Amino acid sequence: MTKAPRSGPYICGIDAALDVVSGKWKGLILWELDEHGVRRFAELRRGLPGVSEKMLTQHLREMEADGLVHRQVHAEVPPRVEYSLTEHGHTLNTALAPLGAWGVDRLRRERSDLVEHRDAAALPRP
Amino acid sequence: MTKAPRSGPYICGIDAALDVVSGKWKGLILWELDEHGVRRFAELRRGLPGVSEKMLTQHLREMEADGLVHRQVHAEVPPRVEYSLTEHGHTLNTALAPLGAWGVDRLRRERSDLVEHRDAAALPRP
DNA sequence: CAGTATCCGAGTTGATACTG
DNA sequence: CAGTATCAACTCGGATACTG
Repeated sequence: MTKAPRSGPYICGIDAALDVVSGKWKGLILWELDEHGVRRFAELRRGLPGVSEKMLTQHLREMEADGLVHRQVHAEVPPRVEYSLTEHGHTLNTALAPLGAWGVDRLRRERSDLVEHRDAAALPRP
Repeated sequence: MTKAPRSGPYICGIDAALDVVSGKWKGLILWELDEHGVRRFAELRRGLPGVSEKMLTQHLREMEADGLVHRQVHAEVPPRVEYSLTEHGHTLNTALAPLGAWGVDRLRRERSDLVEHRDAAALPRP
């Protein structure tokens, strides 16, 4: 088994939306796929420094089940699997944009991680 | 102890933002405080059907530490404690609005919980 | 009223090894 | 390459009981 099907009913939309993006790497996966359009398993892995194969697979499966991600398997040797966002995944990403901006502000306020304070420059990745 | 201080650094804003709203009731707490302005402990409890005192306290403490919630203690008998959103909490809520709308759409698509299908009417709580 | 303190089971994440 | 399988930590959330 992979995911807890959520115990009770959703009380509001925020609730229902947070449920599908809660997971250590889901926000990043969404961002990565939105940025590049199509990504192979190994490419995603490289884009998410520190993720384990297990977690990446698990998150991708859940997001596929939630209708956010499309999984295209090419019957070749060596195997090739491509992941991309579905329409819903894309609209979710759009809805996530303001939150991303807020997060960047939060990071700026705390100037902790991400920027090592050497330069007020580049804060990539919305 | 209450919360894992997060292992690694944040990679993007989405990441940093999701970290502060991930928790079973945080989205609802934000919504409740934004809606009513100021709420006492027991009022919040009533507004979040099913929450335990422990989780409510824990989430409120974390959100206070994250600078989202202000906690005002009145030195009275019986004790009175009032919670409200800080400026950051309010902007976060605003940034969360599109996500809430997406969530409502998701619920409509699946017509699962929330609406029992008897009527296409009321879908309260953004 | 507004919490704290404990205990516990379930769920989530991580590390490692193996496969078609 | 793109995964599975397994085991072990670690967290999260819930239940219960008690306090200033």
